[in-house]
Amino acid sequence: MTDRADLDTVFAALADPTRRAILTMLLEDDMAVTDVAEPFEMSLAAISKHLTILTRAGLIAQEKRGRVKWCKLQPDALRGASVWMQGFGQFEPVNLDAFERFLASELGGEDETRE
Amino acid sequence: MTDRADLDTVFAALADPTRRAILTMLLEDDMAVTDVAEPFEMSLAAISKHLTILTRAGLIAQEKRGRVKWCKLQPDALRGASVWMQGFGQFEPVNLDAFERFLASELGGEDETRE
DNA sequence: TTCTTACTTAACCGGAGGGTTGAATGAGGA
DNA sequence: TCCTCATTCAACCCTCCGGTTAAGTAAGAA
Repeated sequence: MTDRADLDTVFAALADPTRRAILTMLLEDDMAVTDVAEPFEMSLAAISKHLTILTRAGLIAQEKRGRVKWCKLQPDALRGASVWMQGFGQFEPVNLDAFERFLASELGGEDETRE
Repeated sequence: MTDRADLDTVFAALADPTRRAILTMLLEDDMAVTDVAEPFEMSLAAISKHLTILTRAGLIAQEKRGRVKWCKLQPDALRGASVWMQGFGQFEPVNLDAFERFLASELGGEDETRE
């Protein structure tokens, strides 16, 4: 499932504010590399490296269509890390079951876009 | 509450397997620095550095009693990071206001909201 | 006081991380 | 074909990270 190396790479990927911002942007929609880079004050090459790190962590997937490479979120990759964190159950974590039910009600009730 | 720098330091702290192992050990009980170091094949100074990093991330607290410094878990520090991650459990655009309310209800009450 | 225990600090090392610029690749468009 | 756009690669820079050893500090024991 989720071994140590996975957790290393996922947590390391999340430890950078630029990469977290990229993930947040991708929550809205899939994006091309150039569009991902646009709001940042940094070179395209730097963004490309960040995207490579996110891809290696499994947090996003990149698919090339034509000459454009599309980036899309792979939120399942967060699950292993999340579960690890919830293992510190001495606090009351965000309850995954409740979260699932929340999502189900949200997705089922008002925005049935999930196929 | 949880700003970017916090998430940086928390995720970075979690990205090292030694530090995650230390946190796991501290789940069982509070420990002195020397005892934390005992199972690891590395110098006490290295462990001391790891503990400093965990402390700065807020993940543990260190209290000196006599000449012994006790380390104890501060699992609340994981909450901010956990909440951030839960935001990515969703594939499809979900009502963000409802998501906020969900988080508020989950985190707000001491009692579990899951029935 | 002196010795020992429990840590931390300092100096150092190799390697990885985040950034740069500039060249290279690869796919359309004219 | 030639040009442009989208993206990566390569080389380099500097800083931080994870480890080392050795010296320093602080507190209890003798």
